[in-house]
Amino acid sequence: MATIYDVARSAGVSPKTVSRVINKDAPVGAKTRAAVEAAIAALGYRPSNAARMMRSNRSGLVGLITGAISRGSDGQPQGLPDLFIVQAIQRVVAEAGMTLMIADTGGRADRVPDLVATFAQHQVEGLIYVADSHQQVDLPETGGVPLVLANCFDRAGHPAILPDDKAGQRALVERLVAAGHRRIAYLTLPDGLIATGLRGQGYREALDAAGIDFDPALVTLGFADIGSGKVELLTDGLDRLLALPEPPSVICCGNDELAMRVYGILRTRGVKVPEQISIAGYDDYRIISETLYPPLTTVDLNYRGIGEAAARRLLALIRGETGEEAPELISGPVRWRASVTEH
Amino acid sequence: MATIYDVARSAGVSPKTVSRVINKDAPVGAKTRAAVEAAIAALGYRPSNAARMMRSNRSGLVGLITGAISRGSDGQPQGLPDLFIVQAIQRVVAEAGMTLMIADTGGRADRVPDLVATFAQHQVEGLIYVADSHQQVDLPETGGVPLVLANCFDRAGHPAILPDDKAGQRALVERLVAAGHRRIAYLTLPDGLIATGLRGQGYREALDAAGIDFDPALVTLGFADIGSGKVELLTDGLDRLLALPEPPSVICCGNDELAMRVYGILRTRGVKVPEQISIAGYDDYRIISETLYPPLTTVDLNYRGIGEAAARRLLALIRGETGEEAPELISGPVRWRASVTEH
DNA sequence: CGGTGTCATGACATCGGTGTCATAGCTGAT
DNA sequence: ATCAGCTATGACACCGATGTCATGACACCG
Repeated sequence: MATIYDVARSAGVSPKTVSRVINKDAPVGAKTRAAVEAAIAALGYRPSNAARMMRSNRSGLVGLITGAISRGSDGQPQGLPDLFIVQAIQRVVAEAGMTLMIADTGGRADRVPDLVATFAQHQVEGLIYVADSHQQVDLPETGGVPLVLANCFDRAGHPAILPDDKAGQRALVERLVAAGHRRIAYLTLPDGLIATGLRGQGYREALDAAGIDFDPALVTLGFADIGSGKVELLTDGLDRLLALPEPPSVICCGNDELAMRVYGILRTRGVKVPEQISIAGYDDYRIISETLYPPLTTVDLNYRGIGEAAARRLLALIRGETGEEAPELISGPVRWRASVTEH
Repeated sequence: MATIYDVARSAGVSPKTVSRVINKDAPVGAKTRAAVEAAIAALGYRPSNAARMMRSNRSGLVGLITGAISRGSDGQPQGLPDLFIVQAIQRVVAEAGMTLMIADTGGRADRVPDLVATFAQHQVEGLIYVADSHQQVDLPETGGVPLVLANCFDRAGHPAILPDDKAGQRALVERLVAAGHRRIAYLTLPDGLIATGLRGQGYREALDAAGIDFDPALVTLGFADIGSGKVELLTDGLDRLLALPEPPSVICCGNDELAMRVYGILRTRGVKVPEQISIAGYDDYRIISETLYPPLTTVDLNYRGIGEAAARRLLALIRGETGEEAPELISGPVRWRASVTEH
């Protein structure tokens, strides 16, 4: 590998001048610049990041910590939605000419400090933490390295990018109302999740706005853990909804996976989707929403948008711009497909 | 950040001795070592990778190139199976105390040389290329950096880790035969794919081994591109199979997504799975195989195993061990679930 | 007891860039 | 003509580790 000294010798200038050409941090005479650039091209020179880092602390590195990567080996949720966030971050970071280093917690939060230290050792210029679901987290000090949280937030008030669960659910339900639905059931995700609370609010708000009375009988816990025997819970909940004196014309499911299960259960009950009942999901996890028959109406959670926003926010921080304080809410459009009828 | 000099001063030794304690590359007196270790702990010292890299070229970095990360923004396959490979690689690399840098091609193969150069600039000790499907690739020179191919191979004969498509399909069909099936249909993936050819061979071998005559009428192109109007192709193929004088008792689908579509189409035909016909997939893409109703019998393609093997192979190369030449074939077990009846 | 080998440790140069400061050369105002 | 002020460039030290080589202490041998 050629060094800056080789280039300098070949161009007949000092190493420092070559450095100036590369970094454009001081004026260089036109023909000197041309000579240097020619030499660089001829030698195929690439500056050594190691050396650059040592003197100037600009490593060109961004660290990403997530639990996404290693999850799943233990039968946990396989949706890996957060990988879409990682995807988007990678793209934006690369476009900015920086390189992304990734590490994951392997599901153990106590390993985070060590990962942060490892990244510090590599002198990353910024850190992004990606959570696998909308949640509150508590991260160790990063020692002055800018930090952005994606899909989560903390008490310390680090910049955070979050999905707008409330607006998303509200938009979906409003759209359902516009399509003529009045009896709108809601199969929720587990109670503990932040998304559950926010989406519930969105559901209520949409009903209120439409002047539809909230009916508790239409809302039930829908989540079914794989292998934990909770499928019965979902089945029972569905049967109860179907047996109501005034049954729902559409069922909103907490996410697309849940909707997929509902399809299966309804089939065993001989209930046709969407002729007899409409189904909507959440997330727009496309391998499900587009492949199911009929294709699923859902809300695009826009993980990609979250990743992009997080990366951009971090790049701004690295450049020294201090953005606003409030968490940024990202939402995606309602995806209207054949699983819901229009009246 | 404390430096090695701070530690040396604090422990009353020379920097070089501290270096020796850290790297264990030369004997150090017991109590000297203790003093140094105490100083390191007290100061929270972490060696600077930049400096280490510069002098010794051991960067502790592994580069990973894939198209996985950025795919999907354009409506391409959303399965992202290769992300499971990335997952596994990340875990193994981290366990070895190294850090993974990732970059992606954004679907453009012509960007690969630049990514390789970027990684070279960061002095990665090894490179892994992950393809999104079993295929042949052609990569630029890495300039002496060890390279391992995951889910692909090249003419240059770099170490490659591949899914054992033939053995997987064969194992599945053998299992179907053992369950009493004789009329076994096969909805293939597109012709161009390497997996298609290999799995077809496995299918044939299993039939031969069981003494069942191959019936071309039972094999048809099953793949349906999203949005390209090919769904009709799949529907027609299925109808043809069902209308055969001696219809199949089970349909093997080229992958789980295809199986999911088949579920939907069969439902519109009023055909019950598995009571009237059994269905099997390929990949064990769990969000589909476990969530479908009934759960899908399929072959675990074992992407995770591919990633692990690739990472281990690379680590061995970095250590200077030259392994065998032949591509390593990885297979996973048949996942037997309720979508196939036992006779 | 002198010579030799081993062990533990330190001095110093070095990796490849960049920050700091000095300086040569030129312009333009006085 | 003189000098301030600016531009383009170079000399040199330095970032924080490690490789090389030297050296002091000590044990062991004949």
